[in-house]
Formats: sequence, structure tokens, C-alpha cells
Amino acid sequence: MMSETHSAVAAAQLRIEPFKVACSGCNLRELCLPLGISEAELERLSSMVATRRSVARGEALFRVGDPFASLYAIRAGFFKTSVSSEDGRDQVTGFQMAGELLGLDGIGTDRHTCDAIALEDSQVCLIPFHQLEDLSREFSDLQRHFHRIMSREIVRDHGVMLLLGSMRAEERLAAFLLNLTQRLRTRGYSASSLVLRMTREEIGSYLGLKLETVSRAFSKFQDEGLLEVKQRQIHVLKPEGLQALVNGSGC
Amino acid sequence: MMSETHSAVAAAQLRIEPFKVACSGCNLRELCLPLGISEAELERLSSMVATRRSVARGEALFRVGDPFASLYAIRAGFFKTSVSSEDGRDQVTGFQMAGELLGLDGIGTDRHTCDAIALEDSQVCLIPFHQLEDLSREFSDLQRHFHRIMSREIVRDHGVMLLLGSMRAEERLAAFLLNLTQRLRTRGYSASSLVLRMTREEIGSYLGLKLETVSRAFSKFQDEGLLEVKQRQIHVLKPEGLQALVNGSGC
DNA sequence: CGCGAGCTTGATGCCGATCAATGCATGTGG
DNA sequence: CCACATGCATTGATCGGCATCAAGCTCGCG
Repeated sequence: MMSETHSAVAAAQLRIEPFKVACSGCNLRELCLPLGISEAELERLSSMVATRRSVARGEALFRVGDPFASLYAIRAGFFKTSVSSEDGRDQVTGFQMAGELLGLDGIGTDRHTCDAIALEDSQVCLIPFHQLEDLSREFSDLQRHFHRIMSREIVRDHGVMLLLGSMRAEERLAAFLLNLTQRLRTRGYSASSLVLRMTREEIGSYLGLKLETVSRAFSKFQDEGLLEVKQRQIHVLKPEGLQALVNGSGC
Repeated sequence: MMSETHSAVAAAQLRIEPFKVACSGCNLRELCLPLGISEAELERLSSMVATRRSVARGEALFRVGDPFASLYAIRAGFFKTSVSSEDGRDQVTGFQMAGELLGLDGIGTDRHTCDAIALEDSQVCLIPFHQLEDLSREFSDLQRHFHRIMSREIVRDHGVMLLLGSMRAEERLAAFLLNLTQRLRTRGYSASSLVLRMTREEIGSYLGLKLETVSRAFSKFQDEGLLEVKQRQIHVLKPEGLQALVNGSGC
């Protein structure tokens, strides 16, 4: 496992590389596409997911207009997705971490409708979409799980709409931080100590705020003793204080 | 067809009724789930979609927490979907019209995560989801089309995020009106004359604005000669003027 | 006719955007 | 190793768009 990780890092400059760990041996199995499927399915899925790709920090996994052929399961790293309007304003639509799926936006039109940019050196597993459809016609558990993933993405988007449409700046940042720590905890990381992989501007874009507003909100949280902020190093001191903000007791 | 519509309206008080028109004879076929599938598939889909339900104006088709079992294809009428936070603020996440699908939010957790409320007396066709999954394992065209529908919903949500995160009040309303007229045109209605089925407050909730702001934006558009507004009766005089706003030339 | 829900319009205030200056960390070339 | 550039973050001062509060208006309906 350790040597595996090491060799992967060593080969990081290769854009496309043969696959080294089957889904069955991947420590993200419980978070990723293979969740809750049988041995036989897992076997077939593993053989389908035959290539991996490395994406350096700042590079695009795909961009608006790129032909869609595969979904991408994040094996390691961190991404943002963003859309933009004709006149150049852009909106970060999400941040994705290990075990999460990228590329669902492309299914509808066979072209990607957003950019996916790596916020740190990352690796993704390619899941050829036609093959996934074929396989999910064979295995109802896989089919079901894939449908759940898409549906949850829709539900997540609704949550972001609620945030953008009805919350104030500090509530938004609190909700964002709680969401991040929640997802990190699921992955076995500390819930209280985290390193942001994105800039204030990217957070602001996601939350519908300007970077100065994000910065001020961080400072305010620090003054109130909810957080310790050192650039991108965040220590959450009072998660319940953040939760209270989200729940609107701060009105 | 006329008598069909008539009897349906007469039976509107019945909540659940036997199905009278198969998908193959439905004039929404080209907009709805059956799009682009073979005769054999259409036959099977029709027999699966065996019940219809009437929902009176103001009533809920489903609510947060309701068990999920079916998707709903809107046969006639108009709906809104909304989510709400713990402290009661709620956010309209979409408006749905004939030929569109409701209920995708429920797949992920087997419970609905939003409310779907009829904004006028409406009828929906029930699509039992397990049966749809079964059928889409048999027919790859149906499978593919269903995946496209889900993906497009995700892409639509991204568009709403862009709107909520980066547009100003008048841009939001312009984008909203253009989207509505576009969808009405697809259904054979005039692109210039429409009757809003929702209140200013519901529009405001969807757009992340207060009802007064929506009202003022309507008045402004009228003053500028872009629209004629009489309560919920809207005549679009200069669609290109609205388009220009969305494109950001107004900055 | 009178009630009430929904819409319009005005006056005021506040939150977050904008503009601007400074600080801080990292990297690069002389 | 220092000087300098660069990208990102912080903080302050000011401004503007939208929310808020408030008052009347319109229209459908019992």
C-alpha cells in the first residue's frame, strides 16, 4: 500500500498510466462508486476501470465543451468545478475530494458543461461511461447505486441554492466549513483541523461573495473564538458555534 | 382527445384514477421520458405508467420526508419545488411544467427532500421507479435517456447557482423570463405572451430576491419598453433587450 | 359591497461590494 | 543571500443595491 502510493507519486508526471490498484483494493471503496455491490460486480467494475490519470495542480481534468466519454472517480487530490456566463463571470459549483465523482454534467449533451480544475496534484480513475451503462444493465445494485449518486448530486445542488438564495455572508461561510469538515471526517481526517485547498476568491465564488467578505468573515469568526485562522490553516474551536449560525439563531 | 381532456377535468377530484391515454398517444411524448425510444420500449413503458393522479392548485404532490416510490411526469399543469432550512427559510428550487419530471430528489435516500406544490390544477403520470429501473436494464435507449434527464437537471442547477451567485436583480429576472418563454415555446405556446402561474414572492424565492425587488424590476422593464405587465399577464416586447441584460452589457 | 391576497410604490437603512493600501509567504534571478 | 516580484490575504473607508418597513392599490370572490 505504501509502496503503491509512492510509485504513483513518482509517476505523477505521466498523464495517463496503467492502473495499479483494483477497486477491490482501493481504500476509498466505501465512499466511491463500488459501494454496496457484490463481489462479482466489484470484479467486473475493477476490470472496467483500467486507467488512471494524473492532473497537476492548476490543470484541467476537463473543460466546457470537451467531449464526454468517462466519469472520473477521484483517487487522490482535490478539485473545483465551475461554470461561466457569456460575459465571463464565473461561478464555482462545487469542490470535490477523494472518493467523489466528477463528470456527471457531461452525460446530458455528450459534452462537458463545466470546467474541472485540480486544486492540488491529483489522480483520478477513468470510468468509461458506456461501459458503466452496460454493466449497470447487468447488475441492478450497481445501477441503483449510480442512480443514488446522481440524485444526491441534485439534492446537494438544492442545498447550495438555499445557501445562495437565503443565507447571509457569515451563515454561508459557516455552512461551507461545516460541510467541509463533515466530509473530511468521513475520510478519517480530523474534524477540527483542516487546510483549505482553495483561495478566498474561490470560496467567495462558490458562496456568492467577494473575497474580501470571505476574509472578513474568517476574521470575525476568529475574533469570536470559533476558529483559529492562519492563512489556509483552519482550526475549528467551536463547531457548535458555526452550527448555531447556520440554524439562524444569529438573526 | 378533446373528450379525453374533458373527462379528465371532470374527474379532477379523484386523487388517483385509471390511466386513459398511453404514452404512445400522449402529445407530450416528445418532451417527456419516452423521447427517442423504440416502439417495443414505448409499449412496455406505457403499460408501466398505469396510473395518473390529479393535484389541485395549492396541494402537494409530495413533501419533504415522504417515502419515495415513483417519479412523476407532468401531464398537465404547473408545479414548484422548494426546500427549507431548519429555521424555516425556504427556497424555491424550480418551476416545472408539462412534460417535465418530478421526484428525482427522492432516489438518493428513498425519501423526498423537497416539497412539490401544484401552482394550478394539475395531472401527473406515476412512474414506479423500481419498474423504471427494471425496464431500463432491458432497454439501453431508455436507460440512456433517463441518465440524460438526470444529468440535465444537474446542469440546470448549475445555471441557477450562476444566477444566484453572480447576477444582479434585473439580470436574474431577465434570465428567468427568457427561460420561461423558451420552455413555453418548446410546448407550442407564444414566446411573447405568457401568464405567470406563480406569485412575485415565489419568483423572488427562486431568484434569491424579495418580492418588492421583483415587482420593481418588472416595473422597470415596463418603463423601458421591454415588457407589458398587468399583474401576472406578461407581454414580452423586446426579448433581445432581456437577452442583452443577461449577457451583462448592462454593466 | 367589502374582504383579503397579492401587487405596486415610496422612504430609509444595512449588508456586502468596491476601491485602496498594507502585510505576508513563496519564488526567482542577480 | 539579498532584492525584488508575485500571488494571496487582511484591513479600512466609502458606496450602492437590495432589504426592510410602510402605505396604498387592484382584483377576484363570497
